[in-house]
Amino acid sequence: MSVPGATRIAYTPERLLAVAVEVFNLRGYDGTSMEDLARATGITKSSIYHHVRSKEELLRLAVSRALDRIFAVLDQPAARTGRAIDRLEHVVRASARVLVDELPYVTLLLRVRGNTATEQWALERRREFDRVVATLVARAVADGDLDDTVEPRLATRLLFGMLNSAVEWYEPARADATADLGEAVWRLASAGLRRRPAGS
Amino acid sequence: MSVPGATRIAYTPERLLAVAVEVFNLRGYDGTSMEDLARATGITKSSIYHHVRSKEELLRLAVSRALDRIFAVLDQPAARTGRAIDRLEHVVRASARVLVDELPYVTLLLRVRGNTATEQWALERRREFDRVVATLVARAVADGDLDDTVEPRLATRLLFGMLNSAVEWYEPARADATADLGEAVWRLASAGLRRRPAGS
DNA sequence: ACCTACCGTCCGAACGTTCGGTCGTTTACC
DNA sequence: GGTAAACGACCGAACGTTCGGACGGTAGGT
Repeated sequence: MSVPGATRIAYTPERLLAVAVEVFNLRGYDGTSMEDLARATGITKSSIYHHVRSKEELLRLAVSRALDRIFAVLDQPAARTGRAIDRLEHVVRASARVLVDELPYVTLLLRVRGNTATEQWALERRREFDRVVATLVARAVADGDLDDTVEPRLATRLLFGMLNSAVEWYEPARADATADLGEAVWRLASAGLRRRPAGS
Repeated sequence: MSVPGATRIAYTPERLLAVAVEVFNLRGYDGTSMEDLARATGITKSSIYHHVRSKEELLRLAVSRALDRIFAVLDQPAARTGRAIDRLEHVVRASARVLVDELPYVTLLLRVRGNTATEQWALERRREFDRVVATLVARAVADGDLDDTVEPRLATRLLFGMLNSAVEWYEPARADATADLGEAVWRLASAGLRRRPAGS
């Protein structure tokens, strides 16, 4: 089987998770069989069960990781103190950084549909995040920093819809990859695409 | 053949499709079994096969419908003639109308991952649409109507990422439903959320 | 008016395959 | 030689799909 002298490279749950999440994102969670994972990892189905309890545990580990990173953003000082508009800007930029840094995990999180208990819990936590951000938007409107015709809930959804769509196309490896996703999103959301007269 | 209004209540492929798409969107295509469809339609699995050749045919019918409606937008006169910025505005507004009018079908289209030949074809057609729109954005930049620091490809993705995110939250039945999704998207994308000095 | 042959629709029961998961055993490093 | 890691063989359940036939309405001949 193995080459003499070669050191066995054992799987850890984390390394296994990284491979599994890639496959989940490629084929979809429901569309991925344990055989698919066995093929991708290079070990057998039964060996996978040595490291994790079930297929769903892999999903839970993945979305937990994404959720932890995302909610950590709300706990950062710049997200908790200061003017609402500045806090909002920070949340957008920091969320963009998390999205890029943890792309596979965030991608998987944004695609869960609520079939299992794990998925429903993930959906509920996402809604919670949205609620916090919507409150921030509402305060920025009240402060007079955002257009008061902006409906907070709608603006939040469009803002994060724009940001989250990046999981569908962002490729860090590409040469033309967006250097700073958060910058692009915040610029578009705050100032728009339209050209403005010079010296505004 | 039956007369309209007669006692006959038989399934047509179209009516079957409408039910199937709802279930696909709820559970995901791969997560939906033919038994799920049987339960939702009220007829048996085998009866479903009287109307359609396979589960994948249901998917093909659904995404075809969505793609037809979306590409029809590009053929409308207002999308083919006039200033690029105006053509872009029309494409955004008309796409928003299609998204709302054909919500279940567009939702399904935007969720296909490329597992089957049908899904890969759908992905390729979506990319084609994006390419056309990106060209439009590039022209609007060249015309001096859009900020020339805007990268056309990126702007297109953010713009339609924002619009398409609506399939995740738009609920036509709700009282607080956005009256005009296209208006909201275009306003945010062109002018931004930020409050501007009065009389601009 | 009646019988009969037909057709669209649907059903129950099964098909072979693949699913997620288990089990007892073997491998290879410390 | 003890132990973590990986294996092949296997399980019951669920999967998408097939098949022969049952049901009820319609059309045509008489």
